[in-house]
Order: sequence, then C-alpha cells, then structure tokens
Amino acid sequence: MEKKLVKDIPKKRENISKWYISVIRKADLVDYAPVKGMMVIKPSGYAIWENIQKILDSKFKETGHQNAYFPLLIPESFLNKEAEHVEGFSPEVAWVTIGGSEELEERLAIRPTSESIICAMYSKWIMSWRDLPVLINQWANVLRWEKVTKPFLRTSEFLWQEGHTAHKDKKEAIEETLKIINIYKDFIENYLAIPVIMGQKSDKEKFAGADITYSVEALMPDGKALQAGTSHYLGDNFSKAFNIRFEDKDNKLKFVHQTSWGVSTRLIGGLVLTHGDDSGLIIPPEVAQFQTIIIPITRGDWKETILPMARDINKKLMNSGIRSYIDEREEYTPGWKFSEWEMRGVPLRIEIGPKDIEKKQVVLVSRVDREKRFVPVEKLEEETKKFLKDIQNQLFQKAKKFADENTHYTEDMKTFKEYMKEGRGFIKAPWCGDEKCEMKIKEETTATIRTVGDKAESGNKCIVCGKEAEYIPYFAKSY
RNA sequence: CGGGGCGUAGCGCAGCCUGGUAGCGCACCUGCUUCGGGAGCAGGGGGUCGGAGGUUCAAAUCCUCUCGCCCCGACCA
Repeated sequence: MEKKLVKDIPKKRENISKWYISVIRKADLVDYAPVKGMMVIKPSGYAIWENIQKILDSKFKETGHQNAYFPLLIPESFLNKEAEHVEGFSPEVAWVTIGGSEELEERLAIRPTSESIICAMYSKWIMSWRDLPVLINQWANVLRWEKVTKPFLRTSEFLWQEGHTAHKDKKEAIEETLKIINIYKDFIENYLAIPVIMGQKSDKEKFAGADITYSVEALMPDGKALQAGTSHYLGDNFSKAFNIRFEDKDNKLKFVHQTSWGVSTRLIGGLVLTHGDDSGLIIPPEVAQFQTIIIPITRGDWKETILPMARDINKKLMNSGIRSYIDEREEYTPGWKFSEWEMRGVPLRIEIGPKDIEKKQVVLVSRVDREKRFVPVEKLEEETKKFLKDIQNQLFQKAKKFADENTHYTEDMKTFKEYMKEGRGFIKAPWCGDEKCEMKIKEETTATIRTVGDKAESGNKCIVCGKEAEYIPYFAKSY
C-alpha cells in the first residue's frame, strides 16, 4: 500500500468533487467570498492566471490584436438590440437600478459579456473600409447569476479575455474565428498540457447571437467534457442590430462581419482536474508560478554549508529564466516541505544536502512520478530545463492517453447508454442533424453534442432516428 | 430551480437521539532535542455551537423560520 503523504485530501478516484475542492483550498488557490457563488483568487491561483494572460496576450498581439477596455455597465436598451443574444443571457444578468440614492431611469446590466457595448462603440468608429479590420481584445471580469457554482469552473463573477473583431466580409471573419480557435487549441495543449477536441457547435449549443460557434473541449477525469474556449462567427447579426456599416471601395454601404472569442479562469479549474493527483496539484511547468522549489536539507551547520549553495543555485536558475523559489524556513522539516510543495503542484523539486555538496551535484525530483535525477552543478541549468520540458510532455501524454482511451464510437443507442453509465467520456455517434434527435439523446443519456465532429460518410445512420447521418458528433456530459 | 446531506476553534470531526453551560486530532504559541518523505517530549492560547425567533428554571442538544456549503439532477465560459 502506498504511503499517503498528504493527509486530508480525499482520493481523486473516489470523489472527484470533494478532491477538487479540497485540493484548490489546501494549495491556497482560492477562498470563498462572502457573496454566494463568488471566490477570491489568492496569490497562488492568480499567479497561474497571470502566466496564462502573459502567454495568450503575446499570441493575440502577434496576430495583430490590441487591448482596450470597455465599461462594466451596459444600458438595458443596448442589451436588447440583438434578439437571440438577450434571450440567451437575460436569465443570468444582474442589474444596477440605483445610483447613490437615486433610482435610475434606465437600469444598467452588469456585463455578462460585452458584445453589445462594444458593438455600440464600433458603430461610431467604423466608417470606411480603411477602418477595417478592427481587432480588439479586452481582459475583464464579467458577471453571470449562476445557480450552481464551483470555484474556477463556474462562478458568478469570472475573469476572462474577450476578443471582438470586425471585418469587411464573411470570409475574413471566418478566417479570424478559426485563427483564434487554433490559438486556443495550441495554447491549451502546449502550455496547459490538456488535450482538446476542436470543432463546431450544434445550433442548439452555439453562442446566443452567433452564426457559428467553434469550441475546444477537454475531457476531464470523471468523463465529463469541459468547454475550454469558444470562438464565434457572429455574421452580421450584431452589425445589423447596432448599425455597424462601412463604405466599401465600390462606394456601397455594407455591414461588417464580426467575431468574438474568449477563454476564462475556468482554464485553471480544467488544469487542476486534469493533472492533479492524490498528493495535490500538479501545475504544468509552462504556467506554474514556481517551476522549481529548492529545499535545502536543514542539518547540522546547514546555514554555513548548504544554504549558500542553495541560494547560489536559485540565483543561477532565475538568471537562466526559470521561475525558482527556495524554501529556507527553519520551522519545517524537509519531509514536510516535500509534501507541502507537492500539494501546491510545483513540477520540479531540487534537494540539496550534505552529500550533494561533497559530490557537487543536486537532486531533481519530478512531481509527476518522483523520478530522481542527480545532476552535476555545472550542468544545472540545461538539465533543469530539460527535465521541465520532459514533465510538460509527460503531463500532456498522460492526459492524451486518458482522453483517447475514453473516446468511443458507437452506432447503437444501448451501447451509448452503457458508456454513459460507466466511465462516460467522449462518444462519437452518427447524427442526422435534427435538433429533435439531439434532444432525445440528451433526455435519455444526459449527453450533449460538444462539437458536431466530422461529416458522416454515406451509409452512416443517425443513432436516434435511423435516417442518413450528416455528422459524427462528439457527445459527452458537459461540466 | 427540484431531491438528498451538512453547518460546533483556522481545518477535519465527536457531542444532539435521552436538555444541565463544550471535547478530540491537526494547525497555532513557548522551550529543549530533531531535520534526505508531513519529527519527539513538556507546557500553553483559542470556540458560545451559521443566524433569528420560540419552548424551558436551564438549549449546541427540542420546535419554527432563515442563510450558507456539499452531493445528485434540470440550465450555462
């Protein structure tokens, strides 16, 4: 039996919900706020978000986007302009009705998303084809009055980025939509080490007000799918509602074609669920607050011998661009620190003790499987970087293996239901494209279409009605 | 929003059935010995029992209402 090093963390396999809450609290990522459904993101959690921001922001900038900031409050009349959009969001909008002591003439929505306010501004700013494309992103908070909440995965207020672009035509707007969803896929897989499927949403599942929604979806260890990022082609729905027109080269007035896209702090929840284990978090090196934690072995005259070397090594690592931290506290034993930093998810531990001083080496220990590598001090930087890269890969491969093993294909409803009863997962099954069949699957199995998947081949029959299938969607129970 | 469960020290829990003025483990504080996988011993501090109301000589315990959290469903990044 494996010795349980960290007490009081429920087993991930036995109750993933309890495990999740326990781990994010013990690792000090969040605390509950006084208002229901809201959370405080503590420094250890916010550091992950900052790393996510840094990387994504540079990718947006590389592709020509600029950041701006739009107001938190949106007049009700603005929100009401696009019919589907209002309908989709009105159940979860919070309203400001009083300012100071005065009742407002028009109530103001606390943004659940910013399409309407941004479109209102775009209609003022865009006159000519020369003004296009408009490529703007904002990092912001939004508020949605959610009924059931869970830190990071669904909270009433959350942090995200929302890109809002305007283009001269459909072709260019769709290119933008796809460019972004590919950036998301690349980011989530290569930095967060979470494999995703990417594809189009069904009409039922798409964003309120969009013509097409593309989504990246990740399979969580409990077999449920987490929508990790979305990119919408809005067509001219909003430009018509908000009158965003430009005069084109041919002297004609035309409506712009728009996109919007976003990822949120939900990604942190996905990262925790995907990689964590019974000892706590595992943060992929690319986004970890600390990539290496140095633990000096506090023994004898360690302050004179070990500590200087530990500090020297910490400095070397930081100079070579590694986010490193050294735990110099005297009041805890090395063993305690090992467990503590494992729980907090630091991907690589560096132990330095008397033996290492003698041999001019350090001990690197992986958070993933406790693999040890003894490396000579002169090779420290390159070996550490190599190990971090290996860990990053290992995490992705592990998650990928899980996702692959839990992705099934079936044409038979009974088998579909059995999959949903056992490990759940992604289930690919032919579908005719009719919303009624989509609804029926949901009623009978609780699974929904995550992405519509590939076009069906001729001969594929809809799993519900038996008619010619149009797509082979990925079905799953969603988070 | 429906069904179930739970709110007692910072955290995890016992006490409640059968009312009598609150206890355990961890954490915290002091001291000494320890320190390569959550150290040991000794001493110490901290809660009025989620909140409001009621029954009673007396309420953590019984009753009513209320708020919050968790789990399972219906709705959503």
